[in-house]
Amino acid sequence: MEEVKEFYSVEEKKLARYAKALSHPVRVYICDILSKQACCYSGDLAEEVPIARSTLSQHLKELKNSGLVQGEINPPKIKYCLNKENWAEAQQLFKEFFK
Amino acid sequence: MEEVKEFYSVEEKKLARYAKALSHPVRVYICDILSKQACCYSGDLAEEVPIARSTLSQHLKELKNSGLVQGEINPPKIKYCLNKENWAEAQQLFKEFFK
DNA sequence: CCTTCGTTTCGTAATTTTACGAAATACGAA
DNA sequence: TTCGTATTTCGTAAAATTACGAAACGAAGG
Repeated sequence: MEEVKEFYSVEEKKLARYAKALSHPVRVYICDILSKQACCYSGDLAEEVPIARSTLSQHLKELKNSGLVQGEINPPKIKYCLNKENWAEAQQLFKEFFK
Repeated sequence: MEEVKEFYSVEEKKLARYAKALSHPVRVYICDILSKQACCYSGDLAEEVPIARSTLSQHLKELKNSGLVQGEINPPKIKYCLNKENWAEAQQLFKEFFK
């Protein structure tokens, strides 16, 4: 039972998931910042980026759901950082994909 | 005039565009095939992939619009291949992005 | 306890994506 | 010219994405 036979490979689905997370310029921008300097707070981003804070929050949520980014509670702020493990996985998947 | 001041960089927008093209497993799958073996026909893909031909055609159109794939008319078929130039650009963008 | 700060969730609306089958198109062959 | 093959476009519908402001939330400070 339960033998649905998935057509796409695990790698293909993972890559599509990461690609989806990066399919909006603001999310690429956020990852650029996090990968270059370090972690940062939602409020810091909100001051730079030309979108509403609530919209930014949604994008951060998507990045968290994809696994590329994680948020550490640091009251009263929340510090966002790359999830190094998943970042490395995505890097590897794209590298393999393109070669 | 026309000085709208774009917030995101050209690279960020390009990467987001390529990422969007790869944000669905079937499109990753198609690119996998094209990058591994060679070119192929829509009909060949249609026999493998578990979606309607018209839906497949839409996905191919998106890949064409992104620039990653190109189609050569070869009556009565259409042969799809990677666009090597844009493929290399995407590869480079992702490489830079992840490092 | 009440307020403030930083952030997210809710409610909503417009747009885009994904999917299908039917119809249209393009072209070579009969 | 009519037929058959290969593929795309059209029409449509359901679901997801993107965006905003208002409201809610949790923790620290007065």
